[in-house]
Amino acid sequence: MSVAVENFIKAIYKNDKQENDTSTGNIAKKLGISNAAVTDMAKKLASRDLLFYEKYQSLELTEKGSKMALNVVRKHRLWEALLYKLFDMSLHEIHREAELLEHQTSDFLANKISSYLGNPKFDPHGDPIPNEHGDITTDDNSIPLSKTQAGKSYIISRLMSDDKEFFDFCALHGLKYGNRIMVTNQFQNNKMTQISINYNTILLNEDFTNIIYVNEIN
Amino acid sequence: MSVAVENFIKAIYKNDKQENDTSTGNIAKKLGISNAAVTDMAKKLASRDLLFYEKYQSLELTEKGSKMALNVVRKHRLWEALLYKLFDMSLHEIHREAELLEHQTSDFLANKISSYLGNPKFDPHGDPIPNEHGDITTDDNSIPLSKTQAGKSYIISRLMSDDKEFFDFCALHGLKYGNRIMVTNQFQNNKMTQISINYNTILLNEDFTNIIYVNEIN
DNA sequence: ATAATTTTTTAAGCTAACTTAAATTTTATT
DNA sequence: AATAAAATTTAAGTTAGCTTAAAAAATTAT
Repeated sequence: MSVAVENFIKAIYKNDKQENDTSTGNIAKKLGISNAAVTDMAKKLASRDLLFYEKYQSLELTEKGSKMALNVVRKHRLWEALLYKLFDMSLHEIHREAELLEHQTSDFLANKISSYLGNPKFDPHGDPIPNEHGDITTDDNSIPLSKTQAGKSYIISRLMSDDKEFFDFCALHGLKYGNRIMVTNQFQNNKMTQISINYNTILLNEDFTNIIYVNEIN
Repeated sequence: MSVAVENFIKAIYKNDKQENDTSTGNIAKKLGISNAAVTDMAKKLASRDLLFYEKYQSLELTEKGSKMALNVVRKHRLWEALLYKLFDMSLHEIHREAELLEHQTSDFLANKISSYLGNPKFDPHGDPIPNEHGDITTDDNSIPLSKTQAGKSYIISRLMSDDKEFFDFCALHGLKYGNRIMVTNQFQNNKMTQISINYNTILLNEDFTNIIYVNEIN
């Protein structure tokens, strides 16, 4: 399968998981290509049974398409986990490299990486790593920081972003997968969240508290 | 630079190092594409200052082209070294994977891999790994097994091949980079070489003794 | 409900990297 | 040296993956 097809399928998969507006325009924006190119590709992939396509309707992956997306996502996240473990690289850097490597990785090599890492279920962002059959572990107890309560302690379970600025901010303040924080205050109907981490207090706004997920410590 | 261009440049570089017949036909055969495609590409790359091209003449890389080839070769061999170290993979398997990964590796990541491995000068085949400036270490004492003398001991310094059968044979008999062997006999003007390794005696013909390089132990 | 706006599709065209077939040049043979 | 054979180039054509511009459909606003 070509890089273009894999990225196309992946974009639909990821979009679907989050926003639920899998319109051609939206996918075009994500991929940085024209709407016309998306329509074209959608038709081709529909004929290959990778997605359902009806004129003017939003795109949806078939079972086969989903499997393919999960396979690419698996490789992406395994690479992130490997690079993070071996080298001194930031969350943004591992993402950038994985974005390319994911398309040039045999299933054989993916399994080697996975087994070397002890078949991890999550990558360094806290994103779940599908297994080789496409099964994915969901952490149902995970909630965004914006939904937490003042006075409670949590473990960071996911940093859901691709953005360098965000990752730089996280690295600077120790906001890292697995780290412990305490929510000290919620302001303005949870639009602002004050947390304590490593003996420091920081104030986060919605933009960040919606993409930082945590698990309550009990 | 595209994968096609990188592979093209690399093929010329490698061909030049060995056979010295860098004709369009030869490159076409190596790359598995038509002669016409090679002529086409040669013209394009000449206009990009990556190689010298004169109708009906053999191809030659410019300084810029050589640098590019060395950069790809560097990434290839670093990947081989990393995969070999981390995972239980054969020489043929690491080559196969590196063949794809080499084109999707930033200089930044290549340097990370290199430094993780302690900036090795040779990969698991004994092939030299260029440094980030394109400098390459040549082992001048290295000679093919076909040029060795009966009764002397040697260290295997290079297995110069891409061939699975050959690598399988080597793995089976312990013919591995860094391993010690003793040449017990040379027959028929060095067309057949008998060696002793791991208390076993094996007989090798020219096909193999020309691509297995060794260093004399003194 | 109709008009205005936005989104999506269609149509036509481009480029990289190939192909095959024919023409040309080089190399080998006698 | 002439000719046959082999290698190389030229010419024309293909496909994937894009583009822009226009036409058509869907959505939104009044």
